[in-house]
Amino acid sequence: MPTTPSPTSDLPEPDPRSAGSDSEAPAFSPLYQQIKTLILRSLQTGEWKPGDAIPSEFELAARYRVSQGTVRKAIDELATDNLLVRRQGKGTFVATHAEALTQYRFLRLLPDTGDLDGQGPAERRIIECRRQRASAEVARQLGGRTGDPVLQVKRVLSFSGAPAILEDIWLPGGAFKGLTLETLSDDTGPMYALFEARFGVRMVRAVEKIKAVGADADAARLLAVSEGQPLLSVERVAYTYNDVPMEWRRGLYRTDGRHYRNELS
Amino acid sequence: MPTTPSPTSDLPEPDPRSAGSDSEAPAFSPLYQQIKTLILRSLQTGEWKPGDAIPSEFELAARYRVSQGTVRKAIDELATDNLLVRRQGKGTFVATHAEALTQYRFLRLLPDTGDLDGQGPAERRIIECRRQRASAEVARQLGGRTGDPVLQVKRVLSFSGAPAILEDIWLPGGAFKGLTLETLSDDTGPMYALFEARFGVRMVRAVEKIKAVGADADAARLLAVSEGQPLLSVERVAYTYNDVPMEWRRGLYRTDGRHYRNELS
DNA sequence: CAGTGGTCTAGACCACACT
DNA sequence: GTGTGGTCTAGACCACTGC
Repeated sequence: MPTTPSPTSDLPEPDPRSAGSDSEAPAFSPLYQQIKTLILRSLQTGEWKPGDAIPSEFELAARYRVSQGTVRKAIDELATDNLLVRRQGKGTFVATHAEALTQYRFLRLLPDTGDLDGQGPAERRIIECRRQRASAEVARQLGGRTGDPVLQVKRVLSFSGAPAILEDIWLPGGAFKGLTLETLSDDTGPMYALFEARFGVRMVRAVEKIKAVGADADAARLLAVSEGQPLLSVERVAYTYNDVPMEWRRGLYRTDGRHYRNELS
Repeated sequence: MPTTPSPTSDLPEPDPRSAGSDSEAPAFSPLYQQIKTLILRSLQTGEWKPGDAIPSEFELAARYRVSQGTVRKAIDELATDNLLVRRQGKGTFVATHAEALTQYRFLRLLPDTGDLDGQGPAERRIIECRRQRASAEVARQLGGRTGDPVLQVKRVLSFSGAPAILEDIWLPGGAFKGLTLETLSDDTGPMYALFEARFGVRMVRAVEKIKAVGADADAARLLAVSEGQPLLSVERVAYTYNDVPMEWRRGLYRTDGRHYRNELS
C-alpha cells in the first residue's frame, strides 16, 4: 500500500453536496452509491486485482472526501454482492475464484448422498479448443456481432472416473488472446481462476436457463449414456463487472446420483 | 400501532453491555444480532403478521433500549433476507407472498421467448387432497416422525391450457388443520399466500434439488407427454422462520418451450 | 504495539407519504 | 405539517491480525 495520501486529482467528481441550488431534477443519487461506482471503476480498470487488498476505509474516505461511514456502506453492498471480501483486522480484498472457499462457486452439481461438496475436483478432458467466427446465436449471447472472433472450448468433466458433465464454452476472442489448448491443459484448478490470473477477467455473476433434454448421439457417447437418456441442459451467460457478458456456455449434466442444488429466498 | 410505549417487561434480556466482567468466554454477539433475534421472535409468534407494519425504528429502539441506528442495522439484514420490506415514508412491513411483486417468487419456470414473467397466473387442477401418515421419507424431509399426520396434495398447473407442472406436496398435518380440497379449489392466487392468510405459515426460504428424469406412465398421462420424455424433477423443502421445514414437494416440469431460470452470484 | 475492520451512538438533515 | 425511512457525519470503543 502506498504511504502517500492520494492527491486531489484522484477525485475527478465535484463534491455532489455543493450542488445545493434549487435547480430542476438533479436525479438524486446517494453519496455512497457514487462511491460504489468509483470503487467499481477501479475494480474494472484493474487498479485493484482479484486477491489484492484495497485501501483501508479511512484511506478511501480521504481519497473520496467523505466520511468513513459512507465508504463503509459502499463496501458493505459490494461485499454482499461478493465483489469484495472483508477480513477483520487485515483489510478488504477483491474477491477471487482462486480460493478454496469460493472455488467452484458456480458449479452446483452435488452428489445425492452425503452433505459434503463435490467429491473433490473433477478430472478435465478437453475435446476441442479452436478459434472461429461467432454464429448469430453466440454473438447475441456475448453482446457482439456475427462473425466476431470467438474461442470455443468443448470439454468433459468426470468425477472418480465417471463422466458427468459435457460443456461447450464460447469466449470473446479479444479478451482471451493467447488462450490455447496447452494453457487449458496445463492448468489445474477452476477455469474462472485461470481467467483471472491470465486474462484479468473476473466472472461476477451468471444467469442460467435449465431444461431437461434427451441425450443426442454425441452427448451419449461422451457421457457414456444411452441415446435419449434425460440430461440436465444448463445454459449460462457469465458477466464481469458492470454486466459485461464474457462467456456463454452450455452444459449437459448427468443427474443419476447427482443433482443441481439451488437455494431460493 | 399502539400509542402507549412498551413497558420494560418487553425487554426480558438484561442489557448485554452490563456484562463487563472479565469472565471466561461470553460468546460475544453484537447488539444488533440480538435485536434481530428478538424481531424474528415477534415474527414467529405472529405478533406482527405478513403484510402488517412493524413499529417504527424509534419505537423499537425505545422498546429494546438501544439506539435507532442499531435497530436499523438489524432491520437492514432482515430486509435483505426478504423477511421485512421497507417503504420510505410509510414504514417497515412483514414480507408476504400476497403481493403482485413477490407473488410466485419461488416459481422459476419461464417461457423461452419474451422477457416477461410467466404468462399470467396458471390454471390449477387438484388431482388429490388427502390426509394420511407420513412415510419415512416424508417424515425425514419435514423433520417429523414416520406415521405423523400429513396432508398430501397432488395437482397440475397449466399455462394457456397446456399442462406444464405436476406437483406432489406434503404438509405437516398439525400446522394445516382444516385445509381441505374445497379450501384449495376455492382459492385463487399463490398457494403460499393462502398458507399465510389461513394458517399463519409464511414460507421464507427453500432448497431445491433438480434432476432430469424420464416421464413415468402417470406423469406422461397428466402432463400429456409420451412416456420417457425428459422432464425436470424439482424437489423442494420449504422453511418458515428459524429454518423450520413446513413443506416438501416434488414437481415435474415440462421444459419444452419453457426453462427454469436461475441467477448465480 | 499499531492498523484494520466491526459495533454503537447521537444528531442533523433529506426524501417520501399521508392528511 | 407530521411521521416515516434514508443518508451522512463524527467520535468512541471493541475485536482481530501481525509485528
